[in-house]
Amino acid sequence: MKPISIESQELPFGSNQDILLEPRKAFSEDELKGILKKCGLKITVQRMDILKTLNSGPRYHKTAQDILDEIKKTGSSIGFATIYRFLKKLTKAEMISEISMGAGSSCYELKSNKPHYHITCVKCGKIVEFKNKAIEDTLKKIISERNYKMQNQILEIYVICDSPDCNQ
Amino acid sequence: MKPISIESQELPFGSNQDILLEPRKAFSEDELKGILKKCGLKITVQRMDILKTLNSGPRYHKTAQDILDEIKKTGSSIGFATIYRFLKKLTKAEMISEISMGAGSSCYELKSNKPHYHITCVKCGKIVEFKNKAIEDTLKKIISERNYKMQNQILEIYVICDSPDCNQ
DNA sequence: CATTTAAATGAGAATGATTTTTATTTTTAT
DNA sequence: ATAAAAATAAAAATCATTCTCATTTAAATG
Repeated sequence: MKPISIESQELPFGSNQDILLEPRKAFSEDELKGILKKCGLKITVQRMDILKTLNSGPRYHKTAQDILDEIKKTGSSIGFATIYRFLKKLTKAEMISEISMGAGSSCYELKSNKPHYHITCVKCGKIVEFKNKAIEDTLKKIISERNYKMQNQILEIYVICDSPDCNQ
Repeated sequence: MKPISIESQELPFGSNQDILLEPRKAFSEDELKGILKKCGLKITVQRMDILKTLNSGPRYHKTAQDILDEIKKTGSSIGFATIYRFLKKLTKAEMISEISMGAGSSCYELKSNKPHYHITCVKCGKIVEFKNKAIEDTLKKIISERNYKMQNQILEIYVICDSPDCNQ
């Protein structure tokens, strides 16, 4: 089952404790170059292609294969080695986050400035992103109390969404 | 880096909001057989070996390789196919949970009756389990408000623990 | 602008985890 | 005990990811 990421604002959300994320604002070409500069990496066609792919919707969670397919579709060519190598560097530099689901391929997502969480339907694969200040604060507190240094937080809620178009 | 699960009570924990899990009480042989019955699966030597392995500490998060090694060490023999096949059935039946970290192997953990969360050190691989009622309630609320059906919740906090024995 | 050099790329081989296949064995119901 | 269905083991196959190495490119320097 392939993950499908849906836009936040497509669905109403009830609580005032948890808010859905704003639709993403895409980074400009210069901002993407800035990411490379900040990581001390050379600006290459392939890296820009990868960043542009990660920077474009409607799905923002992409596998290495997704990235390769999208780039090939534009007529450019690129190899897996380049994609994986670069994704690894971006992950190490904390510019993207890696979400690994079971035995399948990992998904990668360009980090927005704020942490957020995912609700994934195990039946149809839809992913809804949300943000919750209370949880965020609780986690921060738990970690700082122990003098740990937070590196990443992954909160995945798996549900059956049973929406009209939820099947397979 | 190999994940190392440590016992909850080995470390002090500050907050009264979040509590470390009690040391696990192991299931009896009959209870393990009950798991197989409930899943409609035949009772075999190999499956009991796998369940016993998942049921024994001090680490409770084990890869397929861990399970194979532990079983071989007792003198019994078993193959990977059997382990993976059975782990898959157990996962589908929601008797165990699968935790996948990046490109490496997934870890499997016999489900206790209550949900809990993990703090993993990205440097040394130590895993601390904890439980937090506030987060749990918040998640329940978020899900029920949308009329979703909760299937599983995974909360992984990745940290650098910098304990004296934290290295590599 | 031309040159140099370190870094990046691509193709394919290698690795590692997981799944499938198939012939054989075991469990469990009769 | 026996038959039918299910489970197993070993090896092959598959899939994701990483590595190797020969070639190309970006960008720093003259």
